[in-house]
Amino acid sequence: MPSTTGAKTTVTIREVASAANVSIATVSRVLRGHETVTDSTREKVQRAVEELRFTPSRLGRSLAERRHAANGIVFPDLSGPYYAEVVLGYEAVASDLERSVVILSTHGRAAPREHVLDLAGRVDGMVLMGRTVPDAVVLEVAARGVPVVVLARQPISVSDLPVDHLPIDSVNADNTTAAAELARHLTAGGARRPVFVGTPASSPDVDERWSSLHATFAEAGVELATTIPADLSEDEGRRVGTELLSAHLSSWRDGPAAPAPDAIICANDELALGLLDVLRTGGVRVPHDVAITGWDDVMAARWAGLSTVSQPMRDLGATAARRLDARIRGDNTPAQHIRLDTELVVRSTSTAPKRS
Amino acid sequence: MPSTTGAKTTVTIREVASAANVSIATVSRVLRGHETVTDSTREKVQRAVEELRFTPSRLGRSLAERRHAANGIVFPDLSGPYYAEVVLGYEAVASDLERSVVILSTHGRAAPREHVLDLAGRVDGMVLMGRTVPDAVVLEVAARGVPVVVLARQPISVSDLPVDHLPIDSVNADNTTAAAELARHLTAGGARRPVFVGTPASSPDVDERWSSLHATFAEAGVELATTIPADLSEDEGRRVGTELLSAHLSSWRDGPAAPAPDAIICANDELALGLLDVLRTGGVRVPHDVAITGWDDVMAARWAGLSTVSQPMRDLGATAARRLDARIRGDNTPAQHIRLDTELVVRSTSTAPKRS
DNA sequence: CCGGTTTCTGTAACCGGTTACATTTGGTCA
DNA sequence: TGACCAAATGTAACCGGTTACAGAAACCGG
Repeated sequence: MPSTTGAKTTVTIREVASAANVSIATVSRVLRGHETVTDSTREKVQRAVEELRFTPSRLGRSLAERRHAANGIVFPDLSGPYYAEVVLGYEAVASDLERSVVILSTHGRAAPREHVLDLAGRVDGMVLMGRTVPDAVVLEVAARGVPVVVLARQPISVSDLPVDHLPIDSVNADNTTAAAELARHLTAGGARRPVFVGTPASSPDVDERWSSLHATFAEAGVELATTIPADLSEDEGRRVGTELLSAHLSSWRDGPAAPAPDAIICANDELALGLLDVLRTGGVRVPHDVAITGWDDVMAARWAGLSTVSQPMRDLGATAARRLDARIRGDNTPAQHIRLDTELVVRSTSTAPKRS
Repeated sequence: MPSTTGAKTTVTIREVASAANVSIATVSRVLRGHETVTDSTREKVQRAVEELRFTPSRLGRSLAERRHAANGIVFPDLSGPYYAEVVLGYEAVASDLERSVVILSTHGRAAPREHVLDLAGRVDGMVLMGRTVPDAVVLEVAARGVPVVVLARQPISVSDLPVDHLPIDSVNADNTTAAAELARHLTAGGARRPVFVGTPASSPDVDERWSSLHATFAEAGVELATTIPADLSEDEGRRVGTELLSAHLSSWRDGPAAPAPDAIICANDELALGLLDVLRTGGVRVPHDVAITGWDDVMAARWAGLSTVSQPMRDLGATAARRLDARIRGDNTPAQHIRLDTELVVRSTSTAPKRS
């Protein structure tokens, strides 16, 4: 019976081998369930493994097998439900496929090249989200032979790829369709002077939303003229709300003295919620005076009655994980660009047609 | 000038060595900035490294150095802000310390022993959250010589530790103080028939909250008699809400026909929010008829006006990461058990003293 | 110009596994 | 019983780095 005190020494396959009086090759075979091993030998080895509480070193194994059995993912943040859900969906699938997940958060900024490359050295493939990694680095990783899937950003354009390059898949939520739907919903509600809050350049998703809104409003003869830059946080929403309030309050309160926005489309929910709070507190009637919308459909949006767009967040992660797995297994077909459906969720911050 | 086409072959240190016409030892020295190397040699090597776009293999390096430069963390879930923030705080610190983070989510259930041990083989130390890992497995990991810090669960009791064992630190939010404060707040508001919603056995945190509430109510001569088991989700809140509604609606509506609860303390915010929604929709006046409280202070709680308790989530992760780093560096002092402060946040679901 | 240092570089033995190939063992059949 | 073949096991060469130690080169003063 083995002693219970924590042995400090790490046992290796050689010690097991000599304890069982066989060669290391045989131990390895037993461990992998490999080839044919005599029952009696197998038992000897298994007994030794148990007594020594042996667990093979992952490093040794990975080095020999030339695979990590791990996937990487780079994302900007984990606050807010969006990225958390994506990562969770990714982890769930990866875990089912017997792969560990190594994460790298860039905490808002772009990931340092060395960190991304270090990650690349620890995994069999990785997912890169949004603007966390510049195209040049994406290509560099792929050039090292590490499969890459990009998520929530535009695909790597084929012309950028060297000929003998690994295909780089992309997975995205369909911002375009939902944004168009949103624009039509708002014009139908009477919006003529919409405003966008958010920084299109900051994220590919935001960029797509803006473009599609702009185009769809234009079709209805409405111009999405103003874009107010803002980060994707509640505080930023408050800031913008305060500015709008001081600029347009009299107009909203006392009728159209000056042309005030009649719809404020925010790049995400946090932004919209902060803004909504400030405007309502300031006496603005939403949606009567102005409609407000967000994006993502976070839990708080339900409580605030915020109109928004819901995305299949977990599915985004899961789909990326599956695509990546295919590439790791050697799938060499042309790059796929997958779009997942989103859904417009109309609640009380945008319903009523206004100022008929 | 190097060709731009993605070379399929992995370059190794030996190839760099022969390209630079030196030995692999010298290449290694240059790479690590180690010992003394002549300037001219260093340059030769660096040129070769650049031309071959060489990056040392992390596996090879880790195997030789006998360190992974990675930390693990096991958590139940990532939906809801709680764990996400904890993980984020953990990642931020680990990243500053030049360590990657390998995650393992148990998706609500307990982690399979093999998964935890596999993780243990990939990292220099790991954090285990809540009930994700049974004590026996925690000890097994520690016995392998992998430093462990437990988070959001009671410490491993010293008597369970073999003598020559690594110390196991713990980091927790102070559930006890906040729960006591909450109980006093509610009794001051007039609560005499409080009910707890949640399953104490499901998580150490919930257990602590329940115990402290129970004890503090008792001091005021109030008995926390009823505990309604429920998972920590909004849906569960709805379910429980519906049950309570059908059991007590007439009492709440038409006066104290039968003894209905006058305070419902939920184990977390999601639960409380679901419950709150159902009760309010059902015509129950909160807090007039009944007070409702949650725990965690998620964003939606602000919008719902939910009274709750806020925790230093990011700090929990960060603190655990620092403690773990100390252990990895060889700190061998007795186990520390760190408690971080929490704060009672009183909003509109519990303010008014009721039924004077 | 030589022996003794000092400084740089190379050789080779690790780290802990996997696996191709060689070798041994044991069984079958003539 | 011996020849032959298949099955079981062992040997050793990897995987890609680090580093102790030894050897070579350069420098120094006498």
